[in-house]
Amino acid sequence: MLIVDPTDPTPIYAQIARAIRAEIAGGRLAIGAKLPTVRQLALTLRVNVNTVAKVYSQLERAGVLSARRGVGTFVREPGETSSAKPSAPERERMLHQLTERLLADAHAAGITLDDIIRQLESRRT
Amino acid sequence: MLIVDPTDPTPIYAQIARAIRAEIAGGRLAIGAKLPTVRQLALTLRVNVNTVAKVYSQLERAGVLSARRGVGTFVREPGETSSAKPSAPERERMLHQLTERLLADAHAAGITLDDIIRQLESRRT
Amino acid sequence: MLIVDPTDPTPIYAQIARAIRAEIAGGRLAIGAKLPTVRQLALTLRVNVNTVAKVYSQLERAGVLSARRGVGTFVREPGETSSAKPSAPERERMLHQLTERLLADAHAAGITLDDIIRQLESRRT
Amino acid sequence: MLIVDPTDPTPIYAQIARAIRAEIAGGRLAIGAKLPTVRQLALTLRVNVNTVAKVYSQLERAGVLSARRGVGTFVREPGETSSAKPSAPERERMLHQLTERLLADAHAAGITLDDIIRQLESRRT
DNA sequence: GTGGTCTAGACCACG
DNA sequence: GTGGTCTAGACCACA
Repeated sequence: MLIVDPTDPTPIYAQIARAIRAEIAGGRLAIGAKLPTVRQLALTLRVNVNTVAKVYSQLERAGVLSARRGVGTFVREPGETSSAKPSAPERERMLHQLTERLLADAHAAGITLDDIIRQLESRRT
Repeated sequence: MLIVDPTDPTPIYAQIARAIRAEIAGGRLAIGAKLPTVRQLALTLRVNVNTVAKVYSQLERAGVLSARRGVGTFVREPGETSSAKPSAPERERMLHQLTERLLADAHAAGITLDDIIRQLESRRT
Repeated sequence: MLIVDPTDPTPIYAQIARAIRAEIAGGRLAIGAKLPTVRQLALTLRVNVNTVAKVYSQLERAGVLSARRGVGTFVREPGETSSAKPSAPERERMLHQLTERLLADAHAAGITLDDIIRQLESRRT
Repeated sequence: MLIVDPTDPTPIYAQIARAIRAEIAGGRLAIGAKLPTVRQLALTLRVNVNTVAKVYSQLERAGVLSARRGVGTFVREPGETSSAKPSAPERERMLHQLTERLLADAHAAGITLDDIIRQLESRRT
């Protein structure tokens, strides 16, 4: 499920972080779910342990994950941290901007809105 | 129109290249249209001149742009040199990458999958 | 001015981050000021380059610093980032808690309130 | 009273040890007073039993506590075993460390040096 | 065994 | 030259 694309200029650690956030947003990683261990994920992705550790640590700092030494890393429930979500109008603006960018890039690649919606639906749960 | 997000871990040159390709595919930059000079664009984006120059020469090598000495840089017509449409697996890869980025950024902004799908549905027309 | 205390159980990178924040809070590092380069500071502190890089990168993510490739790292002005400072009553609560902890630890070490205030004054500017 | 901050990069065992020393120095734990059992404290702090056990045995080795088999752990009277008061340079080091931590944490919370000094002045009595 | 820190050293992106 | 990423491998904190 988590994959790294070597042709993507995005740094590996950012790709992994992005993928994890996407899994959470899609509901495939539920709140409280245990992530693979640092070593395990590094092995799976054929990536250095430190790289994965960096991702986990950044996501923890961002309030997305919660790491417990000797136990594992888990998906944190939002609100547990005081990360002050943006306001509703702010979110609306962001949403609009994100879809704008998405549609522009999709169109450039010959991808249709239907393709996207189908893909998003399939990522649910 | 073109914007660069310095907080995005994607390298700046990649962001610019992607944005230009999207502008062209979206028709906002027509075939034959003149692009801003390297210096001009660098100034607008508050980015180093070399960075923009690199993007232009890269896109020229890819057959997307055509630079004419002392005149300027222009959008080349697709066909001969530029590989026609992306292949199906290529499009699949892009689709995956785009939705992943979308979901991740949305998650970071506190936006849910449902919000996104609702927004996209409303754009279907 | 920046020093690392090997007898402190706090990790080195946290000590450095703490020291930088303290310098900023005390006004010795003004907004917009340039910090030593990663390599330079590493040399000064006799610490690995990556350790310093980690600190800078974390503080950048926290909105405290702003790194510009090929240029250097600078103190960012607060508010440039949307890091949503805690509310006034929340800050009041924090302030009270911080001084409580401070006085407890100080008393345990035989340090008086006057010592502390003198030290703080001397850190100003 | 005793609290552990999991977001503090300081190792948990160090946080606990420091807190206990502060309780004693502050008189909230009198000489001869019985400390909670290892299990009890671990439960309260939501920390592993081994971690607390390590702290107790470390403080016992330092002459701060005295464990009596089957009875409990107690605050030892200072003097013979425990090194009397910290030396001047030791206090200087502590003072520096405490103010550094204070300034850094305050900065992170958006509290200024002036706020702190005002608060401390008001406690002078 | 699980996450965290640190070092050493290579190579890349950017100016 | 300046910051950023990645690897490899050692050792520590905690369960």
